[in-house]
Amino acid sequence: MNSLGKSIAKPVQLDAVSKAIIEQLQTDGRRSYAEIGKAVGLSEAAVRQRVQKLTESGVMQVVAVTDPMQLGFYRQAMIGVRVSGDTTLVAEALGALDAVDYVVLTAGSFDILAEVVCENDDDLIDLLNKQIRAIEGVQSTETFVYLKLFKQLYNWGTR
Amino acid sequence: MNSLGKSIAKPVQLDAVSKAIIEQLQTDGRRSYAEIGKAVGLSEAAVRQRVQKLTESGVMQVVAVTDPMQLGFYRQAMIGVRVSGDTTLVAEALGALDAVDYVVLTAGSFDILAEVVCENDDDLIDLLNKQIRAIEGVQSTETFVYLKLFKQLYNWGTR
DNA sequence: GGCTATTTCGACGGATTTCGACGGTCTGAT
DNA sequence: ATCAGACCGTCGAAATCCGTCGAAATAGCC
Repeated sequence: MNSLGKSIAKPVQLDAVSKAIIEQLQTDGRRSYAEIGKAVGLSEAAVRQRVQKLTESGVMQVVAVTDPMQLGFYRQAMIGVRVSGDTTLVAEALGALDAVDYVVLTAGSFDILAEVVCENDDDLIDLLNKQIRAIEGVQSTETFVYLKLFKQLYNWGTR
Repeated sequence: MNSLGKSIAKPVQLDAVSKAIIEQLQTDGRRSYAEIGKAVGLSEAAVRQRVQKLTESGVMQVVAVTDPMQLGFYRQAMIGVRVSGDTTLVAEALGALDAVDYVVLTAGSFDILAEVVCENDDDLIDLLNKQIRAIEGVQSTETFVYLKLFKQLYNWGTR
């Protein structure tokens, strides 16, 4: 019910069972309701009902995630951006770029952090010079090329 | 076949059909094989076979992702870390922390970038002072508190 | 070219899952 | 006490999943 990118923070409190359900789906998003029910001690229908509520409320979603490295995108980087003027406009312009998969406004020595995915170094250079630095209001950028990804979790909130 | 965290980059080339399948599952990870088959012009069994290969090879995985904000984690931040000595050891120590969901070695003015998820500012302060800065080899840190998340995609590689 | 091994696909059938509906229990408010 | 809502288990029909099969396409290899 909340529009994309704008989520009214509600203090949704999950009980242990819902957390267990989420954990099951974090292990395998295609696991059947019956199997989850066995694992968490609930009937199939009850699990189904809870999953539906969790997804409808935006607490959880089941999606496919892909590994950039295995798909020929050998160069990832985080771009720190300093902005003059409205940071929101720049963030929107960054978000409109295909190569950008993550944009966040921050407080600190950068106004925006953006993660980018490129096929190689040449693409990264073009992206920086011809697309990112061409955005109105971008004052300076700093690039942090990824050397090795150590940890990447999607299981916030169930620990 | 590849051990966790270590993936030999193979030039796996996806055809248009596999990309279409991935797109379907990125929209809804619980969509049925039959429905996907109808959308991409393949039989149910063929879709199932391809999905299995995609997941087994590590190209794709179907998982549940949760929204930290909706679960009471109101403070997220990116931590830039400067390290003296072996950056790998520090990265492993960071990855062992529960509040850390993302760790990457980088080239640039930071050696490591780590994303953290906290319930509030007090937790963030404790995390920084008592856990992160206590790690052997951590020379200095810089914190970029998240103000607003603009874009977050999981669909690398299908564009 | 000619041959074989492998891959990919559609079809089939039985086991399983999904889905909606129904009724029961519990809790809190009136 | 009574009602409403939340939550759960059971049930049956429809749909899906899953293993297996043979055919067609593809990729090597001599």
